[in-house]
Amino acid sequence: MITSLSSSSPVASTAEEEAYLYLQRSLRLGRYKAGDRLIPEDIAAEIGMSRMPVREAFRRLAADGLVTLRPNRGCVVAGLTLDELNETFEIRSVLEGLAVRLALPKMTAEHFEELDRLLLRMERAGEAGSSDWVLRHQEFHAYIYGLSARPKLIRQIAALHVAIEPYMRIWLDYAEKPLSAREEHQALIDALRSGDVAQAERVMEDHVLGTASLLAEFATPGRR
Amino acid sequence: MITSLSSSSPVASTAEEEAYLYLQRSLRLGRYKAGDRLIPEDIAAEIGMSRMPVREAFRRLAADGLVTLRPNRGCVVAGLTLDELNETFEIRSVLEGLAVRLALPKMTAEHFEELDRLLLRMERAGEAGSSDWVLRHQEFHAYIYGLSARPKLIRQIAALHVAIEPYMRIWLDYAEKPLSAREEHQALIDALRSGDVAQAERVMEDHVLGTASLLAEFATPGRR
DNA sequence: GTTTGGATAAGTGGATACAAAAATCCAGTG
DNA sequence: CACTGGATTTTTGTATCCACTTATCCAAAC
Repeated sequence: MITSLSSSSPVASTAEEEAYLYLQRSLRLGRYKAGDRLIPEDIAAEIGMSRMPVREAFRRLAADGLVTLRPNRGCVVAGLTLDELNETFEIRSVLEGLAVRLALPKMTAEHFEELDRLLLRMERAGEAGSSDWVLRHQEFHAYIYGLSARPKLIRQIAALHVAIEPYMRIWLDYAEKPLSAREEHQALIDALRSGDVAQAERVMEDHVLGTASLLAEFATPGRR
Repeated sequence: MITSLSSSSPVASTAEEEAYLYLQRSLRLGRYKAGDRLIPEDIAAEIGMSRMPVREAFRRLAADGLVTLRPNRGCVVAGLTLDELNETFEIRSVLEGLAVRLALPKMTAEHFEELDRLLLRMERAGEAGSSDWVLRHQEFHAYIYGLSARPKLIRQIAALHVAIEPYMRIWLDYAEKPLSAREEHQALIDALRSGDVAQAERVMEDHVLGTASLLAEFATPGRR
C-alpha cells in the first residue's frame, strides 16, 4: 500500500539520483525563487560531483515541471502564474475525484476506522498549516488514493502535489483565517461512509478546488 | 490555438532533441516491442552522435512513460499491462472530460461550424483506423481541448495519447467491427451544441472509456 | 545621454576517456 | 547434468575536455 505522496524513492544509488533528490528538495523548500537560474557547475560543486549527472537531473526536474530547460539557455526555476496554479488545481480536482470514485467501492469497515485514526492524528499534529500537519494531511489523502489501486493515477497526483508545494508553503505562511480542515475532512469521510460514489467524488473535487480559491485570495493577479 | 496533440515541437535544434524525436517516433511506430532493451551506443551510431545526448533523451522518454530506466540496467521499452492500459484510459476520460467542461462555455457558433468541418474531414479521410483518419481524429479532439485554453491540461492529455499510441496501433490493425466513429463524434457535437456542460463532459468521458473497452476485447488478460 | 558594435567572459552541448557495475561465459564440482 | 564461482566481456555511469553559443561589458558614435 502506497502511503506517501512523494513521487520517487528516497534512496540515492547514483550521482544523478542524488542530484535529483537534492534539487527537488531545495526547490520544494523554496530555496530558489521562480526565474532563478540553476548553474550546473555550482550545483555539482555543492554536492561534489561533475556537471554531467546534474544536467540529467535537470531533465527529470523539467519533466516534473519544476524547472524549465531551453537549448543553450540553461535551467531556470519554473514559476507558476496564478492561472497556471489554478489550472493545476483543476487537474488535481478531477484526478483526485477519480481516485476517490475508484477507491470507495473497495473500502471496508477497517478502512473507515483507519481514516478516523488518520484524521485524529492530523488534528493532533497541530495548527492546520504547520509542517507536521501538512505531512499528516498528505498521509490522509494518500491513504484514500492508495485504495484506488491505480499506480499511475497516484503518481500523477503526487507529481502535481510536488509542483504546487512551493506555492502552498508561501500560502500557508500567510494563512490567517483558520482552515476549515476538520470539517472538510470529516465531511469527506462522511461522504465515503455514505457509500454514494458520485457524492464522494464531488466532495473531493470541491475540497481540492476550495484550496485553490483560498490560495487565490493571497496571490496578486500577475504573480509568478 | 493548439491544433496538434503532439507533446513537443518538431524542430530538432540540438542532438539531444534529435535523439528524442527519433526515438519517440520509433516507439510510436512500434519499431520496438515492449521489453526490448535500447542500447545507447547503437542508437547513437544510427543517428550519428555520441551516447551522451541519447542518454538524456532516454530520461525524457522515461518521463513520458515510453521507456523504463533503472540504474546500471539501461533503458527498456515500457510495456503496459491491460490494467495499466485501462488505467490510462480512466485518467484520460476525466482529463478530457474536464477539457470539454472548460471549453464549452467559450464556444461560439463559429466553433461549432469548425467542428462540423473537422468531422467531415475526418469522415473523408477514409476508414476509421487508417493513419489519415487517426490524424484527423486527433485534430478533431485537439480542437476542442484547445478551446479550454489550459496549456498544462492539454499537454497532459497529449502525453497520455503518446503513451497509448503503440497499443492503439495494434488494436486498430485488428479492428474488425466498424468503429461507431461517426455516431459518437456527432453525439459529442450535439452534446456540445446543447450547451449542457455536465452532459457534454459525460459524453466525452464515455467516448474515451468506450475506446478502452473496445480495446480490451482484443487484448488477452495478461498481455503486455 | 542613449544606442550600437564588438571584444571578452561565461556557460552550454557534445565527444571522448576512464572507472565501476552487471551480464555472460566457462570450467570445475557435486 | 545441473550448479557454483570466478574470470572476461559488455554496458553503464561519471569526469574531463573542446567547440560553439549566449551573455556581459565597455567604448565609440550619434
